[in-house]
Amino acid sequence: MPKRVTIKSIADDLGISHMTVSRALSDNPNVQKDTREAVQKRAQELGYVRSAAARAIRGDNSPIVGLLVPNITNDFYARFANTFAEACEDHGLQLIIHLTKDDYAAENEAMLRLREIQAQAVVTVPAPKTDMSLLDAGSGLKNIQLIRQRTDGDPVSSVLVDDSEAIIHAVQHLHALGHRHIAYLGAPEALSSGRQRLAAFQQGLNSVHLSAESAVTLLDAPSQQMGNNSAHRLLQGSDATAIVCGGFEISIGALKALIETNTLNREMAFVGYGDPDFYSWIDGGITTIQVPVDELASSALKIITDETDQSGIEHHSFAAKLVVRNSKQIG
Amino acid sequence: MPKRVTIKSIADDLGISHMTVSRALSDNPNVQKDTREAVQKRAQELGYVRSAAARAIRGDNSPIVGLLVPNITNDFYARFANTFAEACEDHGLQLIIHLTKDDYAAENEAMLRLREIQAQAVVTVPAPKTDMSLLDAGSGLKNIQLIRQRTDGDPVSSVLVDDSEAIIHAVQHLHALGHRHIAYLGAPEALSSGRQRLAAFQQGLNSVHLSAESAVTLLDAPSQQMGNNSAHRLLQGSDATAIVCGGFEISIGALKALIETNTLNREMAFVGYGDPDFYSWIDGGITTIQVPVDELASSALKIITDETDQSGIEHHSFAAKLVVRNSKQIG
DNA sequence: GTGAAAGCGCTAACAG
DNA sequence: CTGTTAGCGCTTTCAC
Repeated sequence: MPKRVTIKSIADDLGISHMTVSRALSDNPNVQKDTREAVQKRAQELGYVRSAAARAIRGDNSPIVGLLVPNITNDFYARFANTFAEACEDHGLQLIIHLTKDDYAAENEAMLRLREIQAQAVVTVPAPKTDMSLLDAGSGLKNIQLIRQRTDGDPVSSVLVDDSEAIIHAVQHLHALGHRHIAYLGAPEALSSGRQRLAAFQQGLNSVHLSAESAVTLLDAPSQQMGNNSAHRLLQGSDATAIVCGGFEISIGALKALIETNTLNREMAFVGYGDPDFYSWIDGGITTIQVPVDELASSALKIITDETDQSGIEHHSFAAKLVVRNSKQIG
Repeated sequence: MPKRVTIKSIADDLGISHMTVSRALSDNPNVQKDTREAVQKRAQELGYVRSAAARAIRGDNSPIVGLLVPNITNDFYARFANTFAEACEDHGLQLIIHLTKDDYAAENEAMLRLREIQAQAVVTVPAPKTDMSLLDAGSGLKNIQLIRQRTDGDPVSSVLVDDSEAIIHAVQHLHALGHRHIAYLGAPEALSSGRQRLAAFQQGLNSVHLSAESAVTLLDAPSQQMGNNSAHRLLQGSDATAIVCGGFEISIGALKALIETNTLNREMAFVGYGDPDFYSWIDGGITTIQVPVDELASSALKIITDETDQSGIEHHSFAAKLVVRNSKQIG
């Protein structure tokens, strides 16, 4: 194996001091023009690549940021990751993605690895069930929580989604179309987001004077399977004529059920959650609660690149919005 | 800012040598049990994190692998990235994702950054239009080309898809259903994959004794837009009754056009390319050319973790397969 | 202008 | 069992 090309090896090659090489390569003016150019040329030829490690060890912080998400097949995470990655490229940041599978141990492990390589910042979707988080203590690692917020441990910055208004609008929208028995599919109240969304749903019902009894709420660990099962159950034994979804996966699963049974917007009106491309071209367009992915991504990056010291903890929240599309059936 | 906790600072704190700390932390048996435990405890308390840079600088190679893809919203890339990332996690590898937007300059830049941090390997979807690639010269960086293959520069490993058979099958399938005027949407012949797929399509026509004149082939830079436009054109002025797609984006765009115009499997039979989840539950299921994403990902990782020296160049190819689903209309 | 020395955090190779 | 030394590649500081 051809040994590494270093400033020293270049210096030897050229019969000069490694310092001159260093200066030449960093365009330091204190080098004779000829020397500088000779060095740069030779470095190029030899395939020199400066060592990030050697620079990092001296404190020159490496431009690495981490992204910890459960997975990247979920449309929301994929979109976020994509936008965020683009933004990182633009700022010359290297993005390391770790998949946590919503597992706390995996999350911690990933966080540790990021600290080892002196990452500048990390954007995390914190795993739901969690006891503590000691990791962020006094490290240079700027921590930014995405979507979910873990309240234990040191306070950290957060970028959140506020979907309450959108959910309320969804209910009002369905009510306006004549629906009187509206179902809600969402996460259990144990999850903070689940609790909030359910509350918004109920607030929506209130706002149009529908009783809680008129509605059906199915709550369970959010997954496509859950959404699918729930939708099927509603189709079979309930008087619900419309569904509001309180989660990405749930929405996909429920939509799938309606499409497969050809009941979408026939027996069952539907308001999805999230906005995969194909929502807009299925059945004339699926009405949905749209999460502002791009804003979340650029907000997260802004926090990272913010010059305010690492001590500056910021909180940002972006409103989801109801996007009304085609074919919301009446009653 | 609290200065970094190092083995030396721990050593000072404990009044021992930094080597003892080093040994204790790496579970070296040559340390008194008491000492070891005391050190580990103190390190924990102080929030010690070992420096990857310091290790990297000594040659202990850092477990980082890169993935260079145009984007991550494309279903194929997203799936690949996800599977690949999972595999990386399993092997304790850190995955750095760079988005190249199919831009050669961006690709080179990303490659450079990976070399700077002494990444072990990189999986790349090479940008199409490209002159040269000098970067991989004698660096410890194992290079693996994904899907596309760039022939210039040093030879590198590759993980490719062979979709010829599947495309031929697609034509035969449509022919068996009675279609006599089949359209093909694909990339221009300038791209190697475009050329190959088109050839396969024509071979398919041959195999069922359809003349080249009976078919329509629309070739252009692959994009959703292109697929969409092409499909619309076919619907308006052609005698084609079926479409075969030769690309992911094209497939999405064309499918969108058919769904929006409600002509899918009515006026126009359809064979897509790639297999996003929703293909299987739209209109009873979209028949499609399925690319074995997971196999590609694990194959790529296998090459990386392969113990055969970095000199070992491997080439792997995986067959795409035609997945016949519902509702392929006859004539 | 150029070079020599020191040191970042860590571990292999020697002393003790 | 423990400590000392040296050196990885680089830049900052101080000579010449």
